[in-house]
Amino acid sequence: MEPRIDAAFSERLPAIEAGWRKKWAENKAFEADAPATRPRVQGLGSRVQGLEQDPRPKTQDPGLLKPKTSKYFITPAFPYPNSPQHIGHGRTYTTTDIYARFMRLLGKQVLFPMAFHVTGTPILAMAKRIAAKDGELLDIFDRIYGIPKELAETLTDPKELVKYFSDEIEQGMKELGLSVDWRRKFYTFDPCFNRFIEWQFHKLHEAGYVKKGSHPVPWCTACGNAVGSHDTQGDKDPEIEQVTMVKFRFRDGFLVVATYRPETIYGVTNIWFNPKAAYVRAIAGNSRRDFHPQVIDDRSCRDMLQQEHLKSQQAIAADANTNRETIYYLAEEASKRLAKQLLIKKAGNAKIKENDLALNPLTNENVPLLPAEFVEPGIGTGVVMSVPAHAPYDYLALRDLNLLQKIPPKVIISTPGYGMPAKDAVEKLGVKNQADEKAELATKEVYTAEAHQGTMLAGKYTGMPVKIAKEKVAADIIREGSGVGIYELANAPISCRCGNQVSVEIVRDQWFLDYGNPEWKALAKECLESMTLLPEKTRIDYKYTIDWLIDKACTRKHGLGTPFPYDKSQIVESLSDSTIYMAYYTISHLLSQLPEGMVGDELFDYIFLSKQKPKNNGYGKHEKLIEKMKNEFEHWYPLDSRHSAGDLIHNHLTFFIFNHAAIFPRKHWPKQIAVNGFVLMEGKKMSKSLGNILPIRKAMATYGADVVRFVIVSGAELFEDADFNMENIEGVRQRLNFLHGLISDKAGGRRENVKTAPAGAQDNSFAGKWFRSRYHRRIKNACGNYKQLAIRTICNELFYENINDLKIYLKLSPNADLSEFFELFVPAISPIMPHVAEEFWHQLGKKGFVFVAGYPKWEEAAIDESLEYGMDIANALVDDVRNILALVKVENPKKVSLFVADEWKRKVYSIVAAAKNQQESMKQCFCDAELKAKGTDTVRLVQYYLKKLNLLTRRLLSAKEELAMLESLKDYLTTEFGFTVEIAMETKSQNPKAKNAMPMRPSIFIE
RNA sequence: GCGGGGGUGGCAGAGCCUGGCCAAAUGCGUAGGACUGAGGCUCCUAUGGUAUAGCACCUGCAAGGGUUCAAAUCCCUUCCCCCGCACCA
Repeated sequence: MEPRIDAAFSERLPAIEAGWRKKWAENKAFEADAPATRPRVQGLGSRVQGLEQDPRPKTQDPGLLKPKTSKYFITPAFPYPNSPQHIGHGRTYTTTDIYARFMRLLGKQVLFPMAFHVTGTPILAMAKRIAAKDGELLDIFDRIYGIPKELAETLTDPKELVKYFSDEIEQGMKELGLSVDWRRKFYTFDPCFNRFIEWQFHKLHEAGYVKKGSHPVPWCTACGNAVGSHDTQGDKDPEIEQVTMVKFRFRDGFLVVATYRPETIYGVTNIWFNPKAAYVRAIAGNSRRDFHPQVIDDRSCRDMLQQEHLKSQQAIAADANTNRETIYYLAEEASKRLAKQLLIKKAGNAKIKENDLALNPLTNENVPLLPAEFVEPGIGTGVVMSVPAHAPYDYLALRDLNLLQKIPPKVIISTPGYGMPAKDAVEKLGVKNQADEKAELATKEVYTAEAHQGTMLAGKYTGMPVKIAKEKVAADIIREGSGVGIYELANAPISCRCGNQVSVEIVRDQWFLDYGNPEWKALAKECLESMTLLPEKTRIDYKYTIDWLIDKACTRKHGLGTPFPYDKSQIVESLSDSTIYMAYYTISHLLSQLPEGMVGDELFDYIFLSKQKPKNNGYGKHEKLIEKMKNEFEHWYPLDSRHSAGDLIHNHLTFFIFNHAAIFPRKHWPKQIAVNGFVLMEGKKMSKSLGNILPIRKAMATYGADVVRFVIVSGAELFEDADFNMENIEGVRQRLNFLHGLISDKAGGRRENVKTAPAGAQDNSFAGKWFRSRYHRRIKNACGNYKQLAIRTICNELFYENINDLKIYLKLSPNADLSEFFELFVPAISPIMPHVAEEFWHQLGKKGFVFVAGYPKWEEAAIDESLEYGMDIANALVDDVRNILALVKVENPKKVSLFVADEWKRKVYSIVAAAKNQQESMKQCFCDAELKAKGTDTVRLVQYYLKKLNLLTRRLLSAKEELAMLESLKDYLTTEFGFTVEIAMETKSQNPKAKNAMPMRPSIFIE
């Protein structure tokens, strides 16, 4: 009686899927064009003619199924083709495809295009590594992706590389069943796309959002190159941080002191230098002039700096006019490292002597220079300010020199629990001298305490928490010219692959997108406000990012891509050339028909912004085509949904918002962004070093696309990480086999399960109605969940739970007619498992593709909660009976009697449920004559329910209703128990067990 | 440091917004049983503890405290873990 399992189905799946993909391709199923004429026409633009109306009567439709517009434009982030894709990449694309296919089911005309992003350096770098026959790389290709060495070695030309991998990825996407309109494919190094990016930057420039400046980069002086983490020994990511450099007036110039604690400058008593180090007098250009305003910026005090920004810019501009030279005194070693940042032109030896004086710019005090060997000439500037009250090392150094009397420490920060923090900590820990290891501990303790709890006792910001004052003092010092900000490597030392130490260099001809522009920010926020976000909880991340962004370097010296229009020696950086390309999709397949010379600003202005028609003499000749393009754009834009992995919120997706807001009118702003999490491999992050990368094509060839699709999206809710593991794979395959066994006429003559019964020939048994209620409800829920992309929920309910119910149902009714179930189930699951759905649909004898069959129409009337409630009661009874049978050895049980609780108990139930306390419950019960007459019985029941108030949230049935429900369950229960079931009111029975009956919990007697 | 997300049974992972049949879904694992030539399939049962003609009690959702008739769920404090912080796709 068990349903036959068709074990072969999951084995055959890859082949079956290929067949359906071929049919889709032959029918150009996913090619979508704008209707020829405006205004927009309703209906399917797809060329598929398969949509047939559901013959069943229209049922209630609470708005879920009604699309508001007829078109739907959806794009995922395009791939970067420098290696084949793995199952992790598949998640974003599958999610996008699910949404696209769901929208098709809702009757929308869907455009889902795809292109390749080749901008940037990694492809170039990879081609180089291949040319150099990098064994590690070739090994990864071979071992993980199965690309033979001989083939890989030929990919030394970047274009060849792009071609190879993009073909590979495209093939994989096709195999995944993505419903993409491939005619619109392009590459970001295509000349027409370059024109488009130029146009974009012209628009941004016109709006005043493009500017030139400088910015710090990790740098190797030996190589003369910027250094990324992959260029360092041990792949260390060089972190740059800003340090305040304070200028103490000294001789004919300044002694410069680098500090992380600018607020302590009020407590400086002296300055340390290393008597063994060489010092220089350096002549420098006016460094402030050349620094980009970002230099004075610090993310942790952004709000304040928003306002300071303009002032400082003016100050810098004013200063620039004077073009003074500055003289700095610092350690020779430091001067070399900072030469570029400080614009040092030349440097000569300088002798620094003990007790020389330097002027503190904030306190206007002269402080003496003192020797200390702990000062490292290579760190900072090789000169250190001494704050003995707050820095244990300074305190110890003074103590070691026996100068504490002569130079008393100045306490300028008040910290709870400390008097003079450095002294207290040193004494508490018993630190002997500078060389003592415990000095480090003391330092940490003091710094932490002061940073978190300290309050300023001196200077302009007296009374302010150190945390805030620190930033303000730093900003003041720089703005007033008493110091400069310099960049240092936070995690130094880092070695370049060449062996040289990495330092920081300021790149000066750098172009920026001014995401800090308040107007632009406001537009971006407005755009964000107008969008739906999936999941909605990501909104805070976008908001934060929009606030946080300042300048984005948008040019790069090397790499593939579009030459930057205002400096053709550079290219547009890769995140900046992929912000509005969705608009380009609308016309990408038509552009090649135009002469190249016509593709430019005029054309794009007309198509995208409805400015005047191009005057270019070619226009007349190509009018029709250009109008067609404009029509395409206006039909498809705005973008209805943008999909990506969640890690792009902080850059790409926010840039996407900014750029759309800057360039397009409000009616063309994007409407939605959806982001998903990653895919883990057997619980671990996929990585080349772990070697646990599963290429998606390999996975699909083994398990079939739909199994892979299902597993990578069902494992976790949208934004969470999903796990790809064998158990899930096997579970899905087995269930597909089970379903196929039921649906297939080749699986052992069980055709009767899906015989095409006339609508309405329903199983009216309790189990039949229950099952029907369950799946109708699930189809309905899934519709709402698809909209929210709650895919895990959909998979659980629609697939796993439906199948569980189906099994229960078949146990009770082995020859049931399942045709209605499958007619609803198959289209509903089709967005997730499109191939399987087509196959099942076909086997159900349906004509046309399931993907245009429309979202299945559930019947509200079929959804009946009381059936599910009844099932709960029934299951509780079954459990109880089993319990009893297990405990008591009734020999050959023949009959079970169920007694339904009397009406008075229900009265008590209602009273207690409403009153929720003893006094009130009792009062009300004794107002009732019947309950009063029951006396102690009533009291006992009230007490019972008061203890179990949580039970009273169940829906209360009347005795009559409960009796009727049990009657309807009788067949079901009989089948479950395997012996006779009798049902009676407790009042009608003499059985001593009868009076134990409680509402919704009949008492049981087995004999 | 700043920002975000988390800590649930042997494991994975729901539930938390909107407190109440929540000793906590589902899957896996484990144990026993059925079916079978056999099973890595499928099905049934058990899986915090105690008790037991059932529907009961105790302990429990990082730790501690609070609100409430009622807390995994709400509030406060503490501890711990993960991710991002850019010019890089």
